[in-house]
Amino acid sequence: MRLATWNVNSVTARLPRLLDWLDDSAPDVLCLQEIKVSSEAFPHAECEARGYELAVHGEGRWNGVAILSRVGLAEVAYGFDGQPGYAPPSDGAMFDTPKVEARAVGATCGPLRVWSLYVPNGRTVDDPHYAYKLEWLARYRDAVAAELPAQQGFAACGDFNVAPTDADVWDRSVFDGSTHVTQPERDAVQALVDLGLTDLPARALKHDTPYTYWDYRGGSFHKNMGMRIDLVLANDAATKAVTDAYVDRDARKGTGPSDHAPLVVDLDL
DNA sequence: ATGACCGGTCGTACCGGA
Repeated sequence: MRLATWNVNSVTARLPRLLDWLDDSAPDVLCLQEIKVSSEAFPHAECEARGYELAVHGEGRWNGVAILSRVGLAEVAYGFDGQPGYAPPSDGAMFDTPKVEARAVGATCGPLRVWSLYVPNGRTVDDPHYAYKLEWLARYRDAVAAELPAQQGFAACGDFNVAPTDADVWDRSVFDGSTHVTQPERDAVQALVDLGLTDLPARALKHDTPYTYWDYRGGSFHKNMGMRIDLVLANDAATKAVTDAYVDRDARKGTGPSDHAPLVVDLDL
């Protein structure tokens, strides 16, 4: 089974490249993030024509996640139990009514319980979005703790917006005072790992740095100024079945790429 | 090639992205 996760930064803008990538890479299960369309506006027909069943959790202009599977799709969960919402501060009030955003979708795909996750960015450490990010990760950890014992294979996939170690950014000093590298964020990911999950190591197709994201600006990709923030966290059953894992840098090249590359994991389940 | 962002929106300027 080929499992992959890819933040496509708008499924609409990325559609030709997404379809080419499906044809070329032939994932059995693909987790998408930042689809940036409503569930209705997702390109269902084009994906179904390639043999995929879809679990789409979109909300419109921001966020949005999906799972495409050609090995079965059951027990779809749109969001997780206890998933916190977010509302930006407004005049005269700390928060409006929080809105639960389309950042998590789960499905059982054949032998594997799969989650496609788009963890909140956090923006800056003094922004309410940062507290939201930490709360979101803590509540997701609780949701995983509740369902994990009942699963055979399990994989939490997606854009975690956290670089787990200093080696996961091209220059740690650039990130002083920034989100994505703070200890609370790393602790929140570690708390997931501590449930018995493995942050699957990937080989890159070039360089020794399996980064998954490069900023569009400043020629970051060509300078390999990247970050490893897209992860697959797998339980022991899935981890033991891994035969290969790589970052498909080719998908970041050329005209009109996402700023993220897919992380691909082959499993013999 | 020695320089380099992109997507969405009804504010075609600005926010969000990381």
